[in-house]
Amino acid sequence: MGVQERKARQKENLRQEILDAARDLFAHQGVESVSMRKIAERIEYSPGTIYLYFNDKNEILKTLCDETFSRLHQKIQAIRDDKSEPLSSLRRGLRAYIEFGLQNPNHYMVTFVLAGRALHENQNPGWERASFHGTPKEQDLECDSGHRCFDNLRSIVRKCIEEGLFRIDDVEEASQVLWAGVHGITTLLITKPGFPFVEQTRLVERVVEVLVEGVRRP
Amino acid sequence: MGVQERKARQKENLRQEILDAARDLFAHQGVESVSMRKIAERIEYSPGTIYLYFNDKNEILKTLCDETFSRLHQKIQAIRDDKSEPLSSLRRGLRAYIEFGLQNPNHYMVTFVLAGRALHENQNPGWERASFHGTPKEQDLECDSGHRCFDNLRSIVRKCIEEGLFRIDDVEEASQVLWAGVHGITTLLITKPGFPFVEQTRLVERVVEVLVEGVRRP
Amino acid sequence: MGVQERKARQKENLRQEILDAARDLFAHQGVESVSMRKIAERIEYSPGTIYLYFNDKNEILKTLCDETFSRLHQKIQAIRDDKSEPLSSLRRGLRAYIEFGLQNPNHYMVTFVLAGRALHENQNPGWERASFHGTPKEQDLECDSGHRCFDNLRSIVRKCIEEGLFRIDDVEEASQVLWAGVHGITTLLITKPGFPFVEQTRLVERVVEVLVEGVRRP
Amino acid sequence: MGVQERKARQKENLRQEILDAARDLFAHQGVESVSMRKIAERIEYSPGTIYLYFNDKNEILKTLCDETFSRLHQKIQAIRDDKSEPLSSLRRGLRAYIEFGLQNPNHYMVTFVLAGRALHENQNPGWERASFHGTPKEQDLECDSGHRCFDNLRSIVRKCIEEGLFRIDDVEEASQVLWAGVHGITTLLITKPGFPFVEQTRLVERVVEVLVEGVRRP
DNA sequence: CATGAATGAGAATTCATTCAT
DNA sequence: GATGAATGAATTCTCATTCAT
Repeated sequence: MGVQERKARQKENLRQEILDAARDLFAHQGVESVSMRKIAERIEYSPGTIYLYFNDKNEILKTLCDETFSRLHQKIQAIRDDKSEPLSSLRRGLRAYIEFGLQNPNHYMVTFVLAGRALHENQNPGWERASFHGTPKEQDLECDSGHRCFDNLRSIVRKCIEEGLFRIDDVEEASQVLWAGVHGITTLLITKPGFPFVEQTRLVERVVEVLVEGVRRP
Repeated sequence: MGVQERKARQKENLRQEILDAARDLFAHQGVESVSMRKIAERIEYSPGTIYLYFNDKNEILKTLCDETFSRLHQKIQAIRDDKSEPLSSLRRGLRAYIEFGLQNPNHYMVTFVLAGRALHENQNPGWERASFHGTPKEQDLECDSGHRCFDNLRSIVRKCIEEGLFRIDDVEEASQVLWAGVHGITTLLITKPGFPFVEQTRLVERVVEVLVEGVRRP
Repeated sequence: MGVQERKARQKENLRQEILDAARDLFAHQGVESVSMRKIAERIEYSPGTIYLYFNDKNEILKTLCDETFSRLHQKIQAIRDDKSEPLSSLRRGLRAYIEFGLQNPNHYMVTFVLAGRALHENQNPGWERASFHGTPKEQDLECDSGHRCFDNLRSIVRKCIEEGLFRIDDVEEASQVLWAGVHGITTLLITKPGFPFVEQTRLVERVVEVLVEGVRRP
Repeated sequence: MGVQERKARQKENLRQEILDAARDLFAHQGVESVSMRKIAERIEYSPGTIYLYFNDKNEILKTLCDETFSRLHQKIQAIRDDKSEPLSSLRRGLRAYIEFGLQNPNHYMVTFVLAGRALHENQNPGWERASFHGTPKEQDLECDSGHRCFDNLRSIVRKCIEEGLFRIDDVEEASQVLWAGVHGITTLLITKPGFPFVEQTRLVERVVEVLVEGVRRP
């Protein structure tokens, strides 16, 4: 049997192997279509073994999201921290965000669209509460592990505003508008593969351009 | 038994009841997680009954989308058709789109976020196909009966371009960028009720402003 | 609607219409695959209507078998009654039997192979009771409506024996051997459509020839 | 709970238990009428358990057929291989076939009567394809792994023909006629336990005699 | 630590049958 | 007589999860 072989391949780090397998499967087949058994088969262990490392499927998913978004975090942080001209940093940051979403569509959707449902014990988060004149709720940013990388965008925006480059003076407001922009194109491209979008690179570039031109002082 | 009672509550429009239940469930739990059984339980009928009104789950989904699109279509068409100045039409159209989403969050999410893949022959449960350098797919606008209401936005954009008001000369490109913008803020506000957004009216107004300033000729 | 039209086509004889529809569907799609709803659709009535004429699906099936086998009965009776030479009658009778089975495969299988299971309220008739040295059970010929046409074969055989044409002198014995022969080829051809039989007409002819040569005095 | 108890009763060979239960149920109720659930209930396991041993219903059926064929194969092969006089081998082979069927009525019926259509990709639930003037289909002997034991009969028949003992010179034709004969009496005796057959041993002997006398050169 | 076996709940459908109208 | 609506139980099959070993 492949038992010896497998044991040889790595006797430890099984937890990481599970994550690798799950990430790959989630990315290629979608979260709902990946069963614990499929993950187990991929790593050549029995399904039960997975439960020695994770409490349930959701924990795997959550771990993956954390992991993935820490990469996004680093990516944008690097951009924020290099000493470029602020508008250039902003452009690169926005591009990086979109690229990241398109390269990790399943993780992106889970964290930025579905989070709170699939992820946090199905107590419906309630989209129905959205009302045009509603008031913002308390932060649930912490639990939405991924959202922390929104901070980076904020930093970049703050720099732009401090240098007087924006027409908008509220950091929060400007950041949220920009986030909305990149989030919009990212989700559209992910969820509407059948829509006749113009060439993707060009479209993304245009979105970035329009957003930046829209916020900067003319 | 509760039969009499239920019949009293409403003896017809069961079809509409099914649609309402399904939309609500789809929006809260995701299309994949909602079973016919759950819909049946919600409306207090047997699962088989649903099949008297719809052939399968996809038909329910498709019907929901059609319904939503048709309502949105009417709203924006009215704006397109009045004889205002193009940029003003555009602003009002963008606002109307966002408002529509926020007022019908379940409709919106089901139609514009969740129905993407689920609708077309459940081939690909995941969203993995998005790739940053991918090429646009052929039109499936026709079968996605709804996307036609995107036409309205296109019309308004075309007028703007014809009058030389935009920096962008490609109608498709400009329309898609604007759509991405309004779609982004709409989904964020719907799906992230816990996020500390700035005051909603102000935020929406800013998004519209940034988008318009971003596309218009300076 | 087609209501008027249908009513016009025949306001009565609905019972017969049901039987006609059912026979056709059973023959083409198999007993298990035909649902009451399909029958109802075929006759353009509601499913419930069928229950005004038949107690259940099995009653339809049973009625059809009776009807069908009365045809076989008549067919073979005619052969028995014409004044041909006995061996010729026999040959023609055997052929007629096989032909009948092949032309009514579903009815044949139901009556001659499955009877007592599908037909008589699923109290398993027990094939397990067959044992090589077992003893014959009581007649259940009556309820197996179709078996009555075995009588005709018996008559023909009796004539042959009375004229001293057979090597076998027991009418029952000879009849049963011949029945086994035609039954065997009939069921094989019906149930093994994938088997590479030699050309059907030739095969049937050979079976008849072998049987007759096997029983006649040399 | 009864779990311990059941485990005590037999803790392994569950696969064989499933096969036994399935064969019995198939034989008594027909392949179509037996559900995985019924099999599960019979063996006192959950339906899902069956899928740990077989991929689906068809695999169970196929396995049953293979099993039966293999047993019959061995029995007749022994007869074919001993160095008797061909006609004697033939007689013993025919007898052995019938005996096998009567001693294993469930095996026999499942394999030789019920598995015909059900096995090959459930395309045609009915038996309607038999037509008197039809042409033989291509061989599916290979996939019907079992039918190979028909080869044994063929071998014996070939010897008889080569020695000039038969009136028929086509091996296929003669073999099929003989098969039809033994199949007929076997299924009749199995499926019609209520019919007033003459004494079974005598009847079987007569069938064999008639068949052999029918094919041999006078 | 790992597993193999098992399960119970649930998935989408289908269907014979009933019954108030 | 006839129907339309409804149902409950059935179908095959999948899956997250548990647990004795």
